[in-house]
Amino acid sequence: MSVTIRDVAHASGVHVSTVSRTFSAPHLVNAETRTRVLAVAEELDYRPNRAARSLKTGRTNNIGLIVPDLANPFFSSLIKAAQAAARRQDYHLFVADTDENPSEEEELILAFSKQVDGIVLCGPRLSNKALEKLSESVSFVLVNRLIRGLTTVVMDVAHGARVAMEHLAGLGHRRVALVTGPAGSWTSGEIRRAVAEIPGLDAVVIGPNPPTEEGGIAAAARVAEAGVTGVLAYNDLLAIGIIEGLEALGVDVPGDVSVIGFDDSATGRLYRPKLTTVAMPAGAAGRMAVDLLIQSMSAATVLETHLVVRDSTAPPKGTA
Amino acid sequence: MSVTIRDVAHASGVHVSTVSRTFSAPHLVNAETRTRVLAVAEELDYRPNRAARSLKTGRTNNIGLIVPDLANPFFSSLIKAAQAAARRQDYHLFVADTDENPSEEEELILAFSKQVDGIVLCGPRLSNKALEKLSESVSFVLVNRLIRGLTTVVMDVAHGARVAMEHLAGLGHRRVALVTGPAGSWTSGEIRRAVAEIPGLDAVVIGPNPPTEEGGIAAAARVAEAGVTGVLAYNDLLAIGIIEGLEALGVDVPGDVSVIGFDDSATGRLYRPKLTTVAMPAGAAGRMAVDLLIQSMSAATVLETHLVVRDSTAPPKGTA
DNA sequence: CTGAAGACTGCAATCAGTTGCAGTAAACAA
DNA sequence: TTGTTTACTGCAACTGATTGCAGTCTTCAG
Repeated sequence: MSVTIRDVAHASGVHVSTVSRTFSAPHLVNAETRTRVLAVAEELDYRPNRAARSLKTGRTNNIGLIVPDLANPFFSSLIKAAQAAARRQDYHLFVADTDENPSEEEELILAFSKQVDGIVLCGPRLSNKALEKLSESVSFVLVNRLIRGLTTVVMDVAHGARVAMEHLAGLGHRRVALVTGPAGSWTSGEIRRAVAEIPGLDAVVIGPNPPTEEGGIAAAARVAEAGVTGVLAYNDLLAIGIIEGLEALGVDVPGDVSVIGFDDSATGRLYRPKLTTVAMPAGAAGRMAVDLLIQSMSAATVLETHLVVRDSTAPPKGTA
Repeated sequence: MSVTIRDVAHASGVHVSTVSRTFSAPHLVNAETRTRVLAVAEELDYRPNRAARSLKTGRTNNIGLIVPDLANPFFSSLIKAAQAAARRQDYHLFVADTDENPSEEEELILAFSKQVDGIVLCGPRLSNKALEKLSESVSFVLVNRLIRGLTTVVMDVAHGARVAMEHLAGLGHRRVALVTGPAGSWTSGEIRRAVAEIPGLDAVVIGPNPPTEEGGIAAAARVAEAGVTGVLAYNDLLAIGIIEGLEALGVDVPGDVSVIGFDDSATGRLYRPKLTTVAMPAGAAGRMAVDLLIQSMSAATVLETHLVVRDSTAPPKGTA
């Protein structure tokens, strides 16, 4: 039905191996022959069958990308950049989300493993041990999770958290809440650790929470009860949910309580009050992860974060 | 290196064809043999090589999904649902975005075509002719584009546009702007056509526009000049951009001008003022498209839309 | 007791490319 | 003139699974 290498070989009077070589190792075939074969291939509209190729070579030119939540705008930007990077190098990108579920994550890795050259794992929730085990059968790049010996791209969230806290302290806040993300999240742990080390700031930890708007709304009551004037949330969605929930309780943001998010997503940038947030280089991370995978380099890359101050933070009341 | 059907066959004392059948046609093999083979396969951690399978069968169990913009939240929900639907049936999903570029769209279709069993094309910008041509070599499901003879899932945007306009009319608005989307967009055309048929409402068309926040900001000036009290925008992002732009010009929403979007995205739902918008069933569309593709049914499916009234619309000034 | 049907199972060709090896011809060196 | 190198090109085995066909063994009817 579809045109194969054999059809092209026949139509151009050469052996199949020559046709194969004009595509996969052009320098090995005579220039004249090559142009003839290419012309015939073009005319017959020949396209190599990737299944056959990868059967023989063991390489697929496919990459898998697994994220906790496809609908989270942070991951959308990451995916967009990753896809563009993959495409530039003639790779195709599978995507899947785990719904924050570690066992689904493992399932997906196993399902992908025979069909890709590598997997970009974003914010994996599996244990170190499980990941190390799995990395024996398929190559990984981890995004926002640091494990010795595995290739990683991480964002410096600890730095971001410190700067965010300094911003709050600078405004005069003394007692703040840290609203953490999902239990298995490495970044959430990093932020928590970084905040714990900051002197002179009284930080209460509220979490774990699902990293969604709903999670934020649910956490708002506990924030209100905690007697804090500032909040650092695990991500923008959670921050927005907290603001929604707080305002429903009659607490004004930033009048009564200041709120800072993480991500610098479009949703947060457009929200009112415009969200003060720690910018995370999602696109750069997606691009780098794919490039590292394709070059099959192993490296630990750290990407910088920075604070974007907008309208959801202000001095605490009575500081006038 | 990796364990094949042959290893399993050898270890369980049967021929490879029997192992093959225990996986792809279990009813053809003796129950006892089957359990033994499955046990051995499990123990050796055997996983079928999809490349080999698809080489022989011609089916890949992969689906391609092409959207204009991966970062647009409307498509994020669609992708999430599509991925879940695919996964339920042991299919994997490739994604790619065209950046609103028709020629890139064609490139992607061609690149995918040898590697998938079908492609879900969301809001394609290619011409009918080009799409019909391409549909000869790979099967499609079109989302939000109606072409005779091709399988489609469309949302009833015309109905949504009418209801939105009635809402504005009901509030007392008489002169409104229709801010359209990209030039090649079928839905944008549908909305425009539907609005043109509404009697007693003076509608000026502003467009085409890139369907992004930036596009909306850019269009805001023309909206302000048009002397309208109401706006219907092609999507939520555009609507939000318009509001941003309008407010920068000192025009209050909804005080001076009411704005309605399309999509009911999270971004719009969370925005302040909370966006009045036409809800589009993105998830349902993604799910249906994938299901239609896998069942390889051809059908034209219409999904309902409805208006969600929030805070970005109000009576025009002077109606008190 | 024979024949036929049914239930498995094995054999081997096949899918569409890739690649190590060998063969050929021309170019070049001695 | 002969030997050697270089540049292609062809041959055929190989990748891992699928599947039509044929063979074996029971089982059961007549």
